[in-house]
Amino acid sequence: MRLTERKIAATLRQHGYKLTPQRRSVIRTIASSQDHLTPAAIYQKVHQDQPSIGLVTIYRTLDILAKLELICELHAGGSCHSYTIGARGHHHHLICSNCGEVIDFAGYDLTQLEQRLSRQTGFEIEGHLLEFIGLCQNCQQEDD
Amino acid sequence: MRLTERKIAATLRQHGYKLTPQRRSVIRTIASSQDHLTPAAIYQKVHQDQPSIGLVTIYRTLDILAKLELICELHAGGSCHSYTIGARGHHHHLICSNCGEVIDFAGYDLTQLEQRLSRQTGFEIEGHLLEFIGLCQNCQQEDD
DNA sequence: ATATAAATGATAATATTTTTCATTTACAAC
DNA sequence: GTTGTAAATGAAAAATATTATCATTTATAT
Ligand SMILES: [Mn+2]
Ligand SMILES: [Mn+2]
Ligand SMILES: [Zn+2]
Ligand SMILES: [Zn+2]
Repeated sequence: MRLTERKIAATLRQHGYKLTPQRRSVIRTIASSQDHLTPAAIYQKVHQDQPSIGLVTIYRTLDILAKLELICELHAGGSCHSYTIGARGHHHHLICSNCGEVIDFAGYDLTQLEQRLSRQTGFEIEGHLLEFIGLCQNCQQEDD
Repeated sequence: MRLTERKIAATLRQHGYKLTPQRRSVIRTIASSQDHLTPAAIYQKVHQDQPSIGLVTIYRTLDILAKLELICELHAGGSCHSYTIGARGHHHHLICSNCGEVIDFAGYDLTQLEQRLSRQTGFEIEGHLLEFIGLCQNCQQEDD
């Protein structure tokens, strides 16, 4: 269930953040949108409500909200520019958060889930993104 | 199985792209790395081999390689700046590639797969990213 | 060897994100 | 309500990242 404006405001304050009109407006904008929004898009919308707001404040607010997990960051097919070598056939990736090592793995099938989602939502599903993040063995040892 | 330099070169030519020393070097760099690399990182490495190469050529080559699916683009925890409202509990996202609508869904458990991967690779898994991309009902109709 | 379209690199333009710092403001304490 | 204070804001600049333009070079087919 999606978080409400109220809940988000409360959590912010619980963590010692001040509840400014700018932050309220950013929260309201995101909470009332069905889409995912970039900082620039949020700025545009918030600007109507708070004409004097600066784009920096958007960035700063988003950082806080994301850190507290009050908003979700999406990849959404957008282009991250980090690449690894391709492989034959469909596969997914396991990535070390410390050294960046990438392991390909295959044999995990998401078509059942895809069908369930398609049935439940009416979406025509085009693809998916599945990545795991963790620490490789080397990097675990270094942590000692 | 990871694609080889040879295979990639062949595919490029099959698609009518010329096989320049610059492109060879970019391919070799990516193919011989265990990590995922940004354009800047690739540039640094390739530059040692091809001191006169420009960063633009890296970008252009990556675009081609990605389009032909000879390399994989990773999100890798990197920060895409597109956000949607948070939700209670762990969940994943289904996103319309046309209008950006985001649907949350829960109840799909990846811990079994996580455990399998952990056992097989020795990784200590910290998290994952699962997103589906598709067309929502509205956007399907507009396509007619 | 030659012709030619494709690719490259220098440069500039654009877009995105972060830093810095003086001013303003939310909020707690009185 | 007033006041004090640390936190937040916005303007501006700086730093990064990406894309566009165009004259020159080059891979490849002939
Ligand atoms: Mn891969
Ligand atoms: Mn969500
Ligand atoms: Zn590692
Ligand atoms: Zn849609």
